[in-house]
Amino acid sequence: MRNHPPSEDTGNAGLVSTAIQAITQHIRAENLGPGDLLPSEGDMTRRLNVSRTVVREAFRALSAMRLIDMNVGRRASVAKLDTGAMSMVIEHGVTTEQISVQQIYDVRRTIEMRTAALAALRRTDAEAAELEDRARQMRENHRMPAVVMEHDIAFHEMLAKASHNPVFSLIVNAFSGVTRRTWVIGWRSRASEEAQMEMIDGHMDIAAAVRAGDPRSATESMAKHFDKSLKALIEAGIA
Amino acid sequence: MRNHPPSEDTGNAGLVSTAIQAITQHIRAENLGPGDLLPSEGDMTRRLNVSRTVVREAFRALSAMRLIDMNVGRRASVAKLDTGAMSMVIEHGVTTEQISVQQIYDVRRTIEMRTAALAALRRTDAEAAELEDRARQMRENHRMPAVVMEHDIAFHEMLAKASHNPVFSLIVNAFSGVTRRTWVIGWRSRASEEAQMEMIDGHMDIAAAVRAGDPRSATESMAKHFDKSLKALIEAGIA
DNA sequence: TAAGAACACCTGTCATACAGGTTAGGGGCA
DNA sequence: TGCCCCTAACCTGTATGACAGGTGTTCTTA
Repeated sequence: MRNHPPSEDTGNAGLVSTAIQAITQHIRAENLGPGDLLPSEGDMTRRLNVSRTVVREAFRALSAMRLIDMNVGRRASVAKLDTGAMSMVIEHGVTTEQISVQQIYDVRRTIEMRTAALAALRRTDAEAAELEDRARQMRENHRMPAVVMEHDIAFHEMLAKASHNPVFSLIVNAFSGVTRRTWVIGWRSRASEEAQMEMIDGHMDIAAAVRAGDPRSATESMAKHFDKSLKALIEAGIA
Repeated sequence: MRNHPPSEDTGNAGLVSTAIQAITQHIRAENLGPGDLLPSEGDMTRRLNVSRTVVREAFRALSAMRLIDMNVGRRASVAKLDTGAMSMVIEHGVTTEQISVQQIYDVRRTIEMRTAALAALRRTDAEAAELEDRARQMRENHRMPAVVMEHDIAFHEMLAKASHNPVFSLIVNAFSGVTRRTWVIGWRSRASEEAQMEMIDGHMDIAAAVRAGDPRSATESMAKHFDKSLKALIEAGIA
């Protein structure tokens, strides 16, 4: 029934890849934005002249990357920017030992020194308040590592959000998953309770600098924070 | 209260999501590395007690993110770290106008100031040589924008590689696709031929600093390079 | 012993079927 | 007239079976 033209297709990478390209192409051509509906699977099946299987696999692939949202009963829609795929790539890199925790620390330090500075320049009052609140919560719950961790992660995500550059948010959030799996190592690497409190105070310093609108101080506080974390890790022999 | 859009809802998220988790879980549990083979689709079908349809969609999703490689006739294997998914996310963000070109410039500037410094510290002689060669090629072909662009992109990718931190490579490469679609705007934003040559000279400066093993100079040259690019963009009214 | 043929296994794609969610419109009721 | 419910059309999620063609292994044969 179906003609398989020997080659000459959109590359011979398989029908599914072609379908994926067709869909992303459609988004671009129709200038679709988040929330806009895509053609139904049946539609695509007819347009591309392939089976629904192929179209479904294409949709599913894009959905896994969170480029589109799939809903039962409703057609798929263009998705809002989401970390989904990025964090999976990072986690994959770490679990397959192609990326080390130190390397992630370096990247985070680089990026978060910048988000701290930008946040100091651009934060809203509400964002400044949430940052301070997160730091305060860390201190108040400092005997419950799991709680501290969640506030810690949320603190850094909020800082990225306050930078008002979604790409920074994307990247910082992509690391959250891995952080959640390694955070406790860093916590334990701090020998004393004072060392742990010092780390929490580091967050308060950053929050204060952001509140004060002082990018230089925010950057420095962030650098200090990462340097101390890395130092603790190394002293604890995690290499 | 909290929107839990990400993962973690293993239960009702559909069989495919479950299958995806089962596969990544398998990789982690068996401690698989790049090149190692995964169970066949038939295997997975039996293990998870779902149809092959579901298993295939799961494999396909992971393949689209380049976490695994699928080959006809052979079982799927764990993939080497690849930018695939990340660049699709970035491109999606740009085409759906959730990310602006300026925002990408800021992120790139932040990251590449660091890759330049690291490259200066860690580059091999071969890497230094290739950087210099790329810069030279840009100058020699300066009347052919398309050629200049490819060397430009390759230059920045090589710099990331020379930083010897794969995460930087991942991120920088993720931007290459978008860069390829917007580069010419930047090129044209440079009013005169001298301004274009000045941009090329910026690359030579960076390469020289990396060759000399001078991280401070490399960082400064990179910052200057991005500042000039952004300035040209703004003066050309692209905002 | 080495080339080659046969076979088992695997992926790529198609067709079909059905359960259950979603939506819009039409008809009935107040 | 206006509102509400109910149904029919459409859509996705999953299952099953089929077949073509690629890959690797084993067994046969020269």
